[in-house]
Amino acid sequence: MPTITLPDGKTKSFDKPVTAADVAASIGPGLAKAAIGCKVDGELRDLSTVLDRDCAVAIVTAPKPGQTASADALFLMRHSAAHVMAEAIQDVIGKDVLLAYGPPTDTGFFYDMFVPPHKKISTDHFDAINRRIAEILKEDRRFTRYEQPADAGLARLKAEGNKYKVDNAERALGRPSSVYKGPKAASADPAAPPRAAVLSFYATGTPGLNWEDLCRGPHVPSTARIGAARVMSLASSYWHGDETSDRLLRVYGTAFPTQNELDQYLVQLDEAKKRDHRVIGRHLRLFHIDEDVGQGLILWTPNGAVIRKELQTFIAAELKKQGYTEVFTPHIGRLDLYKTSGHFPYYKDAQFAPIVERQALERLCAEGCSCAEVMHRVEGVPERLARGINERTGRQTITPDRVLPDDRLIDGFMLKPMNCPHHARIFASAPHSYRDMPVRLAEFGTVYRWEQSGELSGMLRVRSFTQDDAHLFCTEDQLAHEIQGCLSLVKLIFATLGMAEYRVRVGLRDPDSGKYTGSAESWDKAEAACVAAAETLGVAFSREPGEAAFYGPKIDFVVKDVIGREWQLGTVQVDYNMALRFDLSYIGPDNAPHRPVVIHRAPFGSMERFCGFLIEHFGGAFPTWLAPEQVRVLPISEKSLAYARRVGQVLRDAGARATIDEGNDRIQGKIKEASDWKIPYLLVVGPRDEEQQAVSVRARGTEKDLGSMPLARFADGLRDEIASRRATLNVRP
RNA sequence: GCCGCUGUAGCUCAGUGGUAGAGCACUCCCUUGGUAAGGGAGAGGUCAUGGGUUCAAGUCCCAUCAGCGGCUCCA
Repeated sequence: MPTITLPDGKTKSFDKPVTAADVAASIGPGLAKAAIGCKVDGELRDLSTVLDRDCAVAIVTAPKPGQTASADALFLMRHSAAHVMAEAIQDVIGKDVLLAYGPPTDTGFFYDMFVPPHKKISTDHFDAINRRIAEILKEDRRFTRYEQPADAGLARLKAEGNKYKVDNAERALGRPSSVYKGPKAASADPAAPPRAAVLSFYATGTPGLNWEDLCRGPHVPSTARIGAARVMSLASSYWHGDETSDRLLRVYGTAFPTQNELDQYLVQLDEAKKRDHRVIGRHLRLFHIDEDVGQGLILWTPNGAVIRKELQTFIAAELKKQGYTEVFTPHIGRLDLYKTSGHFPYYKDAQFAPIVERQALERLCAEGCSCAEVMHRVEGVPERLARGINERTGRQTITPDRVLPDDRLIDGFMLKPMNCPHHARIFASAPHSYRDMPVRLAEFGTVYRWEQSGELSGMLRVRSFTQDDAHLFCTEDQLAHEIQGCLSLVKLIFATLGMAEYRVRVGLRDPDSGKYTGSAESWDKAEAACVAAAETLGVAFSREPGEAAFYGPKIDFVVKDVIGREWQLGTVQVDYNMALRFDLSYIGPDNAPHRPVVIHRAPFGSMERFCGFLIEHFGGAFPTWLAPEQVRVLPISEKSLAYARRVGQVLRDAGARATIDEGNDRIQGKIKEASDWKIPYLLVVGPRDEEQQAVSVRARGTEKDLGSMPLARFADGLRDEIASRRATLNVRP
């Protein structure tokens, strides 16, 4: 006699067990028709789920035309589409393709599979696979769930000879894997999700007759309810993500409620491709990566340098208003510095190798020192440092085998992976009173990190980048206010650049872990300050327990660009560790030393990454204040060249970046050429304009010319638009 | 770092083991023009690098380097 509670709070009672489909039908035929699944007490389930006791039920529906699908509906469709794609692949390639694991993702789904060595899946098969997928959808076969007892089910899977499915089943049952013995086997086990007592299978149609797969579900009722699906791309992956284990082929696909939405998604992908900052960056000559200079090293060419410089000028003016002071520091520092800060040797794999002094190396060579010994002496930590840190924190922060007598260590330098050690030493270089706190040190500091070669990507993942960095040394009482200041900076940047949509992630400590530096009270205060600051932004924010750094909570900004992609950009982090490690202090009103709290913040993140993002966000069509070339003068013919030059000079005098097309193309050709460069304003000048001391204006993005206006008025308008950093082109006749 | 794919003119790309190609860009000439490509000529190459197979390699094989996609990673 189940009583069902619906999302609106109403209840329905039934005199016998019913399926979720029955519940939907009892509410109305429209709902029954649209239903593709359900949520029982918050858990996503099949529509055919039998409800035999009291529970809360929400029906998951396919979206109505024009509506966007709910996350739950997409999950069901894509999870189901993964089965359909797998069936299609086995039909096209062969049944000896062994399926491993096929979950939905944010944008679709994938299925990892083992392809026997003599077979191959390539993009050449995509047409055939997509045709087969379409057929299966059209056949509208029911997803039929049935269960088998654990041992019978396992025996069956073993008989089928697919160890990957056996592994999945054993995991579902909470049993140790009999087939996967790699290093990731143990870690697949934490906090244990609820264990199943039986194994469930889904047939796409009739069990025994049609294709089936071990799967915990849930699925849409039948294949036609998926709407539209297709295979997208191929990639490789590893079983359990373990590179020493079997290599699998990951086949990506996606599914949408309608073909139209799928097509739109493909258009969006295409649009994203056109915005690729690597393509636009080359086309507009914004930056260059040179094989001879090195992987992951950005050369800012003149056009890109303009954008970067404008951004820096913009932010520098704000920093001045907020009371920051600017500092400059070198690109390297002594190894000891990074042993103090903790960056070395613990993160040595993510850094360029140390720069060891030639004399030290020669001396060791003369002694016949082995390579291993040299490395040990470079990486080791001096006794005094190990002692000092332990005294302060009361905790073992350096593994004992790193600790060596001072005279055995080799000195050297490291390319800096972060700016904070240098800034900490600047803070420590002078005494501080509570009266001059906070101390805000800002630097566009270039740092170097050894990213794995496969990770490098244009300007977005590089080995050398310049942070718009600053460290705010403040008292605990000042922390909340300083965080607010950082956020207002980020807000200003986003507003100026027209990034209207963003959200905030507040990384908090994991309450169950003791790995954090700093007292519980300090953390409580800092976390509260971060949350309070995030709240004042008036945008969506999420608390993310466990996402804090070990040294303090943080606020990350996630921005949506104009085509809806999310980018993690700026960050604000509270740090209790640095002042400890560097033994920083200020003198309080009680005439005793106190530890400052440090805030690291980089509103852009890095200049490289931010510019890469901006290129894609604007598709290369920068607002006037950022555009490398703001206005180009196009003389109708050589007869107007002298006037064009005068126009150019007037504009440059007004502070604009103006050029003149002195080529002998016709005006049509000059316009075409200039539009390729996405220049905000084009000024056509001919005898008619010269006579009036005027210019004929064309703004980027408008089909036709806007008419003519006096040169002086255009120059004023342009100057104003640049100075106000307007996001749109507004100078009009 | 791992797996797969790719590497030919500044850019985008053709190229069947037998003489290195096109379009755009560039230079020059003609054209002197009113809003998204006028016409012509010229110049431009270590076919990523290094080996190998072959009478002969841009093409086939191996290695290295780099790029792309993904995996793993991202203090």
